[in-house]
Amino acid sequence: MAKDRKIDVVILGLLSHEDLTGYDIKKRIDSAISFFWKGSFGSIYPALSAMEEAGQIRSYKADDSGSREKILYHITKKGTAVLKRWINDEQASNELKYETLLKLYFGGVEGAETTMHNIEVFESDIKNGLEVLKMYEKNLKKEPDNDHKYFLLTVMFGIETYEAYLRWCAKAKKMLKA
Amino acid sequence: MAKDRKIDVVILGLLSHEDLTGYDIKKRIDSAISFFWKGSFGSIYPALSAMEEAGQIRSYKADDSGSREKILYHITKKGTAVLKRWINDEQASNELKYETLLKLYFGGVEGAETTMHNIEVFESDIKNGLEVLKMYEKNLKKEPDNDHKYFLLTVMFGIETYEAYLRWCAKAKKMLKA
DNA sequence: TCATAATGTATCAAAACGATATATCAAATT
DNA sequence: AATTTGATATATCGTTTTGATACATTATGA
Repeated sequence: MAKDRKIDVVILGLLSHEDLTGYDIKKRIDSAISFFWKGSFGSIYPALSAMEEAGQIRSYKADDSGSREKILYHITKKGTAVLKRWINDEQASNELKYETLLKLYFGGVEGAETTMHNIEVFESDIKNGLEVLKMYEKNLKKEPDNDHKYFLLTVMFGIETYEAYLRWCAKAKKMLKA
Repeated sequence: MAKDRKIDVVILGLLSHEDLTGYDIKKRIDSAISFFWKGSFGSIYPALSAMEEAGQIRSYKADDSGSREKILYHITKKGTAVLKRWINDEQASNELKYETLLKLYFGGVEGAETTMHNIEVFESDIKNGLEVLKMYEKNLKKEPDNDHKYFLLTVMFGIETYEAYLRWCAKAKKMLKA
C-alpha cells in the first residue's frame, strides 16, 4: 500500500556499525554516501521516533553529564532483522534526477550557447567531485582494511561514473560546436 | 521558502514541442526521459491545474466529438518565459538515489554472496537498459535530424554511464571473489 | 462474448524535501 | 573581556512528490 520509508534502512545501516544521534546520521549521509544518497532532518527525526516505537531501535541519553542534550540510538535485534531482510530483497530502485539532462533535452528552446554553458557548469562540478572521490580512494587503498572494502567499492563506482560523465561532456561539446 | 515544483519545467518543456494531455505527459516521461527523470500522476495533474491558474498553460477540450473526455494543454508566452528562465539559470541539482549502492555500502551485515547477487541483478538490469539505449541511438543516428540532436545527446549520456556501470560491476565482482 | 489491456482524469495517505526555529557550546575576532 | 561566528543538536512546518487506488471509457483479441 503505502511505500516504505527508505530512510529507515539508511538509519539502520548506519546504526549497525555504531550508535549515533540524529545529527550524526545526517552528517554521515552528507559525507560518506552523499554522492549516491541524501536525506534531511525532516525525514530523519520523525523516522527515529517511529522506528523506536516499532522496536527497531532504542534511544538513550549520553551519559557525559554537563554536556548538552544528546539522544543516541542503538539498533535492536528487530532492527537488524529488518535491515537484513532489505539487503536480501533483490529488488532495488535506483532513482536518478539529472536536472542537467533535463535542461539539455529541452535545449532547443534556447540557443546552443546556453546549452554549452550548462554543460560546462556540470563538467566543472563533476571535476571537483572526482577529485574528492580520488582522494577517498587513495586513502582507502593505502590501508587495505577489510571493513572498508564496501566503502571502497562505492567510491570506485563514483569514480567510474564521474569519468564517464566527463567523457560525455567532451563529446557533447564537440557535437554542439559542429 | 518552499522549493519550486520541478515537475513544472518538465511539463513546460514537453508542451514547448506540442500540445499534450496529462496522460500524454506521463507517457513521455516514462519513455523518452525515463532513464534520467520520472514523475507521477499525483504530481502532474495538480501541477497542470496550478499552472493554468498561473497563466503558464491553457487548456482546451479535444474537438473530435464522440471520443472520451480529453483535456489538452498548450503553453502560453508566460509559460515559455518561465521555461527559458529555468534553462538559463545555471544551477542544476542532480539528485541520485542508488539503492544498489546503499545495499552494497551496508553489505558487511550480510555475506559477500548476497552482495554478489545484488550486483548481478543490477548488472542484468543495466545490460537490458543499455540495449534499449543503443537502439535509440541507432535510430537517431540513421536520420540525423537537427531537432533530435538534444535527444541524441541524452541517449549518449545514458550509454556512456551505463557502460561505466558495467565496467564497475566487473571490477566489483572480481574484488569480491578475491 | 467476454476478458483484459490501454487510455484518461483525478485524489489520497505517506514520505521526503528544504527551510526555519530554538538553543548550547567552542573557537575566533574585536 | 566581550562579542561574534560556526558547529552541534533536536524538532517542526508547509510544500512537493510518490505510489497506490478509484473510476470510467475504448480498443484488442481469444
